[in-house]
Formats: sequence, structure tokens, C-alpha cells
Amino acid sequence: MVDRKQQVLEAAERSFRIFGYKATTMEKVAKDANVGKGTIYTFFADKEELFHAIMEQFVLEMKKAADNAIDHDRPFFENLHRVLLAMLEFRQSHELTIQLHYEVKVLGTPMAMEALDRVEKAICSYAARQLEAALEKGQIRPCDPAAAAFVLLKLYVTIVFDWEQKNGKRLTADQIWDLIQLFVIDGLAADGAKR
Amino acid sequence: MVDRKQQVLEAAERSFRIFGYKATTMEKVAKDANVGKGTIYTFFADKEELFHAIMEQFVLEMKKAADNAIDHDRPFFENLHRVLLAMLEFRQSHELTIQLHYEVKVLGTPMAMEALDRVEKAICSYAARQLEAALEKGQIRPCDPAAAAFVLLKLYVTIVFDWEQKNGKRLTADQIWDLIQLFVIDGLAADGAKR
DNA sequence: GACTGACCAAATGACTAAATTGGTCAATTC
DNA sequence: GAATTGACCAATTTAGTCATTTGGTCAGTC
Repeated sequence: MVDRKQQVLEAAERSFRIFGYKATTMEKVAKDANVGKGTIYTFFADKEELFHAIMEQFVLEMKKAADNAIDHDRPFFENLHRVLLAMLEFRQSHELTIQLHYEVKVLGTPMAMEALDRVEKAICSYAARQLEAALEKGQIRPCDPAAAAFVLLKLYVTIVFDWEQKNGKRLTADQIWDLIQLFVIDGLAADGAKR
Repeated sequence: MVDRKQQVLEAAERSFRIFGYKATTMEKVAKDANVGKGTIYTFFADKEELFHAIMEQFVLEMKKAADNAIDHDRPFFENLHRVLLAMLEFRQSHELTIQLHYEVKVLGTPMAMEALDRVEKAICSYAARQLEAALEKGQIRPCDPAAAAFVLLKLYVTIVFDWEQKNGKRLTADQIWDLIQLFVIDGLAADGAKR
């Protein structure tokens, strides 16, 4: 006896990954999952809820990738760096999010936008939790962790992706680390010139 | 005797500002400027060149706004801050760029995209020049001014605009300055915890 | 009672005729 | 005769129509 819900989930993931949100039809998913179209609606209220289920799974795996990037023997800022790079790398290297980004760009599908926003928010929350812990240990200056996490994420996106988009060539891991040190860790001001 | 070229420039600025690039027609510009359509083509090779002329003027005025924001009696980082805020404020408060941003968002007009890119590049160059000067005076740590300027601009956009877009409410000038101090000037690391 | 696929209203896309546009250039003006 | 113009043209865009597709339902099947 096959697990029909699992079949549907797997077929839906394949379809959203390959065709995106809009071009995924419930009929195609049903066909791929070897179930009748109506069956899907016994597990999920509508297409949106099915999509949410897939995206939730995606976020869960992304967080797992972040967990694995942490090495408790290493200094805080190095772990923060590894965690953020791991999640961005995860997001950037999975067909599902690539497809959704493309769909947002060329079709502007609102559902795809919301989904990507949730992924970003998940990264942000993860980083914010890291910062809160560091704040309690006195490893970082006093600040609002949520705001700092948001700025941090955008900073990484700028350095890792936006720079490449504008200048053609991607920065090396060392160059990225240098810029992060400069802006995030040490600050731009020369030691003798702190306000 | 009227200056026909000036008439055309003024009418074109009005039209691009109110209707955007695509919805601006050469006939409407000619009508507004009280000249024949053919006359425009004696001054500008095509619609694109006319648009460039308008945008060049815009960038020039934006740089002027930046110049005015500088107070040589004040410390470097404060001037850098004022310069960047002045240019972003200029860009964000002028109908011409607002209209173009909107057009890029809903129509994706390539010409409007390029124009906004040139505006951004102008801001970046201006900031890079400031950083170069500061570098020579030893006011900032050694770094690539072009890269730092790029990151700096994106950071400001994040703090001033992206934050508002995500959280509904805009940060106050003080909150913005705090975040800039934290990330740009001093660094996030607690004094006792520098790597 | 779990499951299905024919069925329906609503949304989408393909098609086309009509209108508009950027750009040219022969005629006109000063 | 230099400067200016608007009728004109090819090419693109638009608006409107209609056939197809889609998300979701539900009467019927196993």
C-alpha cells in the first residue's frame, strides 16, 4: 500500500521545482503522483496549502544546513559567517528557489514572492538567534538583534551576489571574508580615528 | 526668439517625469515644446539620446546636492553619512526617478533600468572618491574604495529603505545613525572580543 | 468511506484588426 | 539656403474576442 500523501508531496516538489508555482497544475501533480485530482484535496485545502507544505520542508532543510555549518570550537564571528554563507549557498543552489526567483522576476507571481520572503525571513530569524546568544555572552556590542540580523543578511547578499551581478566576477572567499571583517567585525574607521 | 532646444529639454523632462520612458512619445514632447517633431531630431539622434540628456542633468543636480551636504569643519564619517543620505533622499524624492522605478517594476523597460543603474553608479563613484580621500589621510582602514563604496551604498539602502519596506515603519535619523556607527564605523565586535 | 475524474465557472492565452509610435524626408517658411 | 515642419511609413503595441485551460467540486465507483 502506497502512502498517497507522500506521493503527492514528492510529485508537487518535483513540479514546483521544475515548472515553478504558476505552471504547476493540480492535474499534472495528480498524474505524476498516480492519484486522482480529487485526492490531493483530501490532504491539502488548495494549491496554496500544498505549496506551503513544500516550502516548509525546504526551510527546514536549510536550517539543518545552517546547524551543520556550526563548529562550537570556533570563534563566534567565524560561525556566524559560516552559517550565513551556508544558508545563502543552500538557497542559491537549489532548483526550487532558483525557479521561484526566476518566476518572480519574469511573471511577478505573488505566491512565489511570498514564499521567497518566508525563506528570507527564516534566514533572518536564524541569524537573529545567533546574535542574541552572542549579545548575552558579551561578544558583540549592544544592539537590536533583529535589526542587526536584517542588515547583516542584506550585507552578505550584497557582497556575495550583488557585487557579482554588477562587476561580472564573483569575489573569492577570502575577499568576502575581508569585506565582512571590515564592515561587520572591525568597522571602517582607522584605529586612531574612532570618532 | 525662443531657444527651441531648451524648450524640447524642458518638455521632455516634464514628460519623462510624469509618464516615464515608454509612455513618453516624441509627438507629445514636440507638442508640449511647441516645435515640430522633426525639430527634435535636429538636436537629438533619437529618443534614447534625448532621455540621456535629461538623466545627465538629473545626475548633475544630485551631485550638487551631495556637494552642499558637505561641511568641511565636521568629521569625515559625518560628512560621508550626510553625503549618502543627501543623494538617496534626492533620488527618492524626485518624481523622475520614482516614475522610472515604478516603470521598471511593472513594465521592466530596459531603458529605464539602465538609467537608474547610471544614477546608482554615480552615487557609488561619488562615495568612492570620498573614501579615496579619506584613505590617503589615514582616516579609514586600508581597503578597495570602489568595493567599499558599493557595499556602503547598499548598506544605506538596506537601512533607510529596505527596513521600512519589511517592517512598515521607517527608522528615525538617530536609529539610522546608530546602525551606521555599529556596522560601518565601529564594527559589531565587542571591544574585548576583536578576533 | 476512500478515491476518482467528468464537470463548471473563472482565468488565461492565442489571435487579429486597429491604432500608435519612432523616425524620415520632401515641402514650406523665414 | 538653413531651419523647421508634419504627412507618411514600417514596425510595434493595443484592445477586443473567443477557444482553451485551470483550480476546485461532487456525484458516482470500487
